[in-house]
Amino acid sequence: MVEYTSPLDTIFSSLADPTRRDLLRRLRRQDYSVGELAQRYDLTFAAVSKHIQVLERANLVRKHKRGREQRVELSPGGLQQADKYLEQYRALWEGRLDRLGTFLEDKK
Amino acid sequence: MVEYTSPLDTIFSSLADPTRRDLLRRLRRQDYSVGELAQRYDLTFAAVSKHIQVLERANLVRKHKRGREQRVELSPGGLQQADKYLEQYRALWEGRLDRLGTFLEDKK
DNA sequence: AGTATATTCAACCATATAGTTGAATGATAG
DNA sequence: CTATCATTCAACTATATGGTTGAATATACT
Repeated sequence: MVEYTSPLDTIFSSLADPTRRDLLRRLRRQDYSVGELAQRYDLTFAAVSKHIQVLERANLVRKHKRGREQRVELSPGGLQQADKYLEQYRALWEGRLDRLGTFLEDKK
Repeated sequence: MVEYTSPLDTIFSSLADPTRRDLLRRLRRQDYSVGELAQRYDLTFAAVSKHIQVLERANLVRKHKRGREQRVELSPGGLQQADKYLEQYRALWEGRLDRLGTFLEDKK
């Protein structure tokens, strides 16, 4: 068992949490500070801050300082990698749908 | 903290494990029995069996009995759901970097 | 300077999960 | 019927993770 952790481990485990997916959803519309985001959840500030750190490690968000706050914004990197991973399988189920399509076609 | 676990929780946490991703990779080519898969890893039979159960719960694979073995095959359901989730974000990195949030449907 | 605000860090607790071993179930072959 | 093969179940251990609280750091306000 190797010690190495793949980027996909980090990305997918980040996406596996509903709070973190909700954070991403909000960030699609606009940037927020950590505090603005934290207000929206029934969690402590520290808990939300940790969720954001997890998203950051997965390259799903980026932070940059603005005064005393940290602005959080979406970072497409992680999502792109996840998408690229799924792409390997996309043909597979589209293939099945195609086959179903042709099957229906043949019955006509 | 809500008790409900979304399908996406299950799907993404399944995909977060490298052994499970490797199982899926093998299954892209062909079906295998649980035992055939287990042979390929430096893990106990039971451990691999449990990984497959996790994949099954996430609708990433299906099993069906054949004689005394269980044949395992890919099931596109889970992967499709993951793909549909990522689709909401695809526009963000595919050139349209303007804020188009208003008409994105809000999906957790 | 001194106080308030924003965020992180550290220590800790509870629960979930990956792994093990050994027993139990189920199907096939003699 | 019994022995064997394929798989799962149960109990347990170790580690990772989500959550908390309280202290620490950094910037802003007056």
